Amino acid sequence: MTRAKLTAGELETFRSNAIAWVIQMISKRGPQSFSMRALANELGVSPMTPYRYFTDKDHLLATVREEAFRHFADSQRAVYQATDPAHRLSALGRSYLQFAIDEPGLYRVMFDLEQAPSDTHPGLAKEQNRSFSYLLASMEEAIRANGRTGNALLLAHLAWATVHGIISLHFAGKLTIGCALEDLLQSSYFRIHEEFRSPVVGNHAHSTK
Amino acid sequence: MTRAKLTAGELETFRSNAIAWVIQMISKRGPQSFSMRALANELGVSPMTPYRYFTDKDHLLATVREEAFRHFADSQRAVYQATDPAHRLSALGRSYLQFAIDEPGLYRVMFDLEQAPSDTHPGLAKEQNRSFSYLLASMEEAIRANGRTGNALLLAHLAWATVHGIISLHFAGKLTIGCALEDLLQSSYFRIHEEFRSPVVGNHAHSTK
DNA sequence: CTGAAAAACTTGACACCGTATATCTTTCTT
DNA sequence: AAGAAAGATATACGGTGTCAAGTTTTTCAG
Repeated sequence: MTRAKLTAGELETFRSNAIAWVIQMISKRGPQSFSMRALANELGVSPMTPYRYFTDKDHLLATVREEAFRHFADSQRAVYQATDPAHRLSALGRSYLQFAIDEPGLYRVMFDLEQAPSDTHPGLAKEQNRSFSYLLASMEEAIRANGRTGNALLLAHLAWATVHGIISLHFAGKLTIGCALEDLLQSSYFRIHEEFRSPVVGNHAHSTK
Repeated sequence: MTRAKLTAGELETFRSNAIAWVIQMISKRGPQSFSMRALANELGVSPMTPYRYFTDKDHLLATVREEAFRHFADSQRAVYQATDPAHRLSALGRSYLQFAIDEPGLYRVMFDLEQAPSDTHPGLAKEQNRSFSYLLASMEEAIRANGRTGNALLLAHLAWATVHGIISLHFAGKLTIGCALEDLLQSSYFRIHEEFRSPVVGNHAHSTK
């Protein structure tokens, strides 16, 4: 009615407005707290309009996840660039932990076990890989810097798995925050770093390749 | 109509029939694949009847999760009892992994990040704790057996977190099954066991207590 | 056996949801 | 100006969780 015309730029803005609102909603009230209709309503638009921009609710969610991973990957990159190689692994770990604590809603959508396979959404996969790339790079550096050999990909996966597992435990309420979490990180993720200093790495990994 | 009368025993059976069907459904088609109405329909009963046995869908789900954790805890206990102390940690880890691979649907409901806080459901919390208890006990034994000191609870949490993280990675499609998973277990979970043999445990954990 | 209280179950409705289809309305191209 | 394309809407269908009220069935005291 009294609606202003949309310029070409504002058209693309619709998508990002939608994504922004959904992210905000998820961040505050969890991933189940929004509906297509509520989104339409929020944007002052009829119920079917969002479907012009997102084929599905799943598609919307995948896009939101992509955006969340982009934020996350950016923050990882920032840490990577701001720290010297010797402390990157631990800094990345702390940053990861901080992100999960600051943005539990986002973290949950990102790593929810109940999501459609991301094969259909290449952008999402790309940001996921980018998120991981900084950890992987740091691991490779750490291995090289200490003049050791080791499966960097494997160890990076291991590091990720450990921190993620800890966070899951935390979300499940099985961990008291803060101190306990710190202790866990001290004795696990960070130890992976130590590994390259001490002559203790298991030789299992190269067993039957 | 031609419905047989229900004895007192059969009354309780309604609950378990419902739970069994939901578990089966989740196991095959995922946690989103059932509805209250479908359940009612399956049991040949009107839509509201399930609400006589479960206050909520959430309540039903919590009960299902409790049952899943009971199965899981039982399998962990079986492993615990069937292995000698020296191999318990690794055996429990393998069993855990096997469970997750054999019953991905169940594993997902059990550890989904999107679940209501289990404070309201004491039975669930109990089975969760029992599931964890065998790992914790084995960890304590391992520490004692090797004449070392260490925070068993912390290390058990760490072991759990690591394996869970690995499985999450696997479910997210970021890991090729089998070999890679085995490698990861070789170089992480099992190493926790090794820890008690080698004089390498980080002393971070006791730093600023 | 009878009748009332209690338990089990059903019916119907409400407010949502995701989304297919068909119909406008606006804008852009030629 | 005319037609095509894009954007937005209205309407509708089948589904959901669940409340409120009604109805049947079972139980059990007298």
